[in-house]
Amino acid sequence: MTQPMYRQVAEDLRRQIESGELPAGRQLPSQLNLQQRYSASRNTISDAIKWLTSVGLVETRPGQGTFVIAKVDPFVTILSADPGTGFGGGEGATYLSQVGEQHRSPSTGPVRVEIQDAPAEVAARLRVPNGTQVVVRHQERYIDGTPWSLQTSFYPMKFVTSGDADRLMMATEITEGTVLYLKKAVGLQQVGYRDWITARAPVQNEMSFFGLPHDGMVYVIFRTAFDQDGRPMRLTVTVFPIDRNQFIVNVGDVPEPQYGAGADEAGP
Amino acid sequence: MTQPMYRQVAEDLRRQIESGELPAGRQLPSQLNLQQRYSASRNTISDAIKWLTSVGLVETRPGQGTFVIAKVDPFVTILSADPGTGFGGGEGATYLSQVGEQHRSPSTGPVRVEIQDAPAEVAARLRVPNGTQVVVRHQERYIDGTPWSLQTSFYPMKFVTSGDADRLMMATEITEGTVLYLKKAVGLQQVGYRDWITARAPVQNEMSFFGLPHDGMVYVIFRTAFDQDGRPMRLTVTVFPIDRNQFIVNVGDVPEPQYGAGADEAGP
DNA sequence: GCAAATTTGTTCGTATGTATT
DNA sequence: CAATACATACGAACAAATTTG
Repeated sequence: MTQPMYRQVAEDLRRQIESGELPAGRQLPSQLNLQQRYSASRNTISDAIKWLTSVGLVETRPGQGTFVIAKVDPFVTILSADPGTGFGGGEGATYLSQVGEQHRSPSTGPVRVEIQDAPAEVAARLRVPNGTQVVVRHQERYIDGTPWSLQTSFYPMKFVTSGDADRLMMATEITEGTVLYLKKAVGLQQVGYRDWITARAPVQNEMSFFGLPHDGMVYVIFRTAFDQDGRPMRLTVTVFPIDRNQFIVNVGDVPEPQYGAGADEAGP
Repeated sequence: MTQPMYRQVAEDLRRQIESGELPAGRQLPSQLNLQQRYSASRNTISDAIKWLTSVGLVETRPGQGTFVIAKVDPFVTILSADPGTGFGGGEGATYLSQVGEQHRSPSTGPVRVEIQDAPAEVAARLRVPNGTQVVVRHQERYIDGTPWSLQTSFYPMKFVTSGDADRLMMATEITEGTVLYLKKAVGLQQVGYRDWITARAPVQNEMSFFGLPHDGMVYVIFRTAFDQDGRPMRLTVTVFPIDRNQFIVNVGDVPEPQYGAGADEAGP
């Protein structure tokens, strides 16, 4: 069960990284150097480094070298919320206050608004007929300047056409949050939501926005919000890079988390 | 911005897979065959296939060939629960009934019990001093015969030494669930829990148990359960392969999901 | 059970291209 | 522009796993 040479080299480098011999951010010796040190061809060294890249331990920059990855401090989003308010983690106003609690500085890109025929998956989750028109609101979100999430919300078009929720279609932020706005504008109250947590490989635009390698992964969270009649009133799809995000769900009576201090709040 | 050859080959194969020309389960032409078809060296073909493997589209079996991956029907775990009962998704009895609802057939491996000094991370989450002894209960879980999750629960040792919860230390299943058992045995009531959702690369034993490739990923969910005094009474760490698991969190008033039928229950 | 054929995995040498300093 | 460092590509050879005859 002798390992191939490239794996042996990779495991040796891995050991050095995990033991701290090669600290985060440190540049690895060049491939030419490693070639001599391990008495292997440069191709084999390159394979070893490819393997380390695929497990997320190092990052190579053409023309510069290979560097040990510095793990970013993960950002934690609370998905559950006080059912009374109907607000949830990662939404509008809540997003900003949560980020503030963790001593991070949030910012958002401009809102992009489109009118579309609902794709099959969106229509199914909103429980509207296939091809129904929906208002789509996109937004990019950053924390401490780092791209953090891509959010897309879908609202049935009838809120705009048959009601007074005109601001849904304007490409400006709704600072009080769309949950509150829809309640005031058309009397729709969000009484609950379901989050569906999945993960997959990123698509092209996600890779470039988040700066992910082709073998990175993203969480995709589908939040279906329900109104007082138990009907879906909104679908929000948020994409988070897996390497810098974690989630919390509180159920029942749970003591208050204390960010950065509480004993059970330490990241894994 | 012309792509390298191995990527062009990979993209062409990807197109064939995504268009259905190469359906799930179908064997790709052999590397020798593709080498001629694309007029490239076998090394380059091999690189293209490595890339497709890393994005999870194909799987190669040495000596046999390369096959288009058949996506498994994901299993969905509900993390939130009725706060009144204190039960949550994926726990003991609840796990079995949830799986039943999805027309899947669950099974579990034998329980393994150990007494350990709590590792730093466990001690922090249980809010006990470092090195405190804990009872550790491991279990492997399957659905339809496929390895589905690895669960490890940590209980403070004092439940056994100062109370009457002897069955915690026996390597047999506690069929009514440990939540109920602890309530009856030592009067500890679980009033809530916090789930901390993270993801990472699998370690060796996870890779072999789940049959994951080296660049696969797993969810790791840390569930800290709290008693009536707001103190942690249990930490359960569950590892799920990302490719066959999804999670749901319900908050507030949410209509009942109807597995396999409801419109908003369609997987992404 | 064994041998041959098929298929993927690993490794080397070598050459050339591209990005960065 | 030159030097350095990684990326891609080819050809060749042998190894390992599996199926087939």
